[in-house]
Amino acid sequence: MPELPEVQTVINDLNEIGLISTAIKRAHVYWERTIATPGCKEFRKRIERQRIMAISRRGKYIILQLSEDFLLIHLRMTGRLHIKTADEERLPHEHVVLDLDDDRQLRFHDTRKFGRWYLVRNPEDVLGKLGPEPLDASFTKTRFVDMLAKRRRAVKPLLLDQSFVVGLGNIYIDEALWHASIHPSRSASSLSNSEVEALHRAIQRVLREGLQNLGTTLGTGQTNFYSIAGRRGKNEAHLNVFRRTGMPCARCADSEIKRIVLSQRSTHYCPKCQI
DNA sequence: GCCCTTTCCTGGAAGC
DNA sequence: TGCTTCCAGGAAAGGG
Repeated sequence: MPELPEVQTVINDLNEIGLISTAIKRAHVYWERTIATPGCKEFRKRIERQRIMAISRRGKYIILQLSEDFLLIHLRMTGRLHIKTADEERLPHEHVVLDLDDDRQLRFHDTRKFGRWYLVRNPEDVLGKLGPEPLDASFTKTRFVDMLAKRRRAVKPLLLDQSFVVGLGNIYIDEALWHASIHPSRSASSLSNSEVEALHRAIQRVLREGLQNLGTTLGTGQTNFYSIAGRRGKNEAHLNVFRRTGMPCARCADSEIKRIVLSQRSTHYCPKCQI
């Protein structure tokens, strides 16, 4: 489940392997719904011969700045990017393949087919409604206090909402709320200033830790996060609540981690320390 | 405008 | 062992 640290890890890897200034010779689309916009035919035609100028991130979107357009890639649940040579056999679930002019291929592997690609002139068409970046200098404690004070919604589903703040998903929200000792179903506006400040600190802490550890890969198999060249993230050892139902809380040790469902999302917390 | 529910998908775990 | 059922998850769309 790629969240901010996983997406940034993919981008760092893409930048390292020297994709900048390579041109796209041809696009092959094997699952048309992956291409959200424009239509498949136009996508293939328009992307041909465009050069990759820069690779960056906004929220959980990977942004490839091309010579004419922007290619935005959202990995959603199970999307992965791979660099391969043209003679390597195409695997099941490789839904989009870009032939590059250096004889490599950028392949999009997505078991659950939720991932989406957008080829647009103006990236704001897709990114316009996104909330602030949680690791930006402009995301201050004061601003976060203001943002939460106006919202009555439970804090966990609110943090999942990418128009409120970007980059957070199920794993890092559960972890941040545990660090801040806040119950996930607390109404956002009920949090005191000191609780909001603790949450702000916790969000930045878990994201930075995730980045340092090159993301979180849970277990093995088709549906887990792997970066370029199939590299696993190492952040699992740093998780305190996520998918640790029934295990003792690492802070109080008196209580077992509980699992509840909030907004149809598994939510893990310590019933003793998170109030 | 805000909030909640439904929908998209399939591997893998759980149940029988 | 082998079959069937159900759950996991991010974000968009639709409804109250």
